[in-house]
Amino acid sequence: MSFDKKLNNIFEILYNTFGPQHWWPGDSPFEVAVGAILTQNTNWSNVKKAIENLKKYKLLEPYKIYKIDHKKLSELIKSSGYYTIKAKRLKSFIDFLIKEYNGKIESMNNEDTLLLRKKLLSINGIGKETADSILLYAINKPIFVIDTYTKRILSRHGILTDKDSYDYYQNLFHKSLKKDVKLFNEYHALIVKVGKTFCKSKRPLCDQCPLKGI
DNA sequence: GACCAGGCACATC
DNA sequence: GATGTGCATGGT
Repeated sequence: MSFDKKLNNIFEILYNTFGPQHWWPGDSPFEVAVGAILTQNTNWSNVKKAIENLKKYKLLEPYKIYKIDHKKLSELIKSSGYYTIKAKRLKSFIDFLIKEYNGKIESMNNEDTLLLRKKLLSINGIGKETADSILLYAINKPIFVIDTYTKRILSRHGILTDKDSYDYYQNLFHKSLKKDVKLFNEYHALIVKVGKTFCKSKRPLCDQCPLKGI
């Protein structure tokens, strides 16, 4: 079976197994972007607490966070881990958002997607996965998000290796799938779902995995 | 107590 | 370009 057929086949299996995942959990594009930064190498339940904390004090707005001092912000997001560095990263992103787009994440929509991606990647603390998560889940651009689960699952099934680069993985998805925001949205969420459920690094449950034998 | 989680920057070779 | 390390909480 060719790679593009395999990738489409995997999607069918995952969707039929788990159904729609309703990603990204968040009430606004800004909340999605904040979540994308806070969830770096971190369990979502810890991030959720941090976001709820910001909401509790009605601080989940660009100019509000812009004005909070670093120490206060880091305390508010403590549950998400790496809180000192993540406070700095949030600030960097918001400085950019205010300077370039008047604090309105929706204004990013007018920008060329690849140019915007470059700009996001130039922000300290925003790497490829975070940038692509913002592009796909906050402003609905058809950019596929690669993460550790994507690499783990595809390499385990012999489609690519875990040594292959982020860009190589992403290119494979881009050329194999219909360039469709809804598809990309659902597919990445489903990969995370199957990864969390059956593809933990040390204790995978391969015999129960719906992708067994593909 | 070990292991893990929806990464990233930076140092060093 | 590849590899190693610090960052840190909370759930299992």
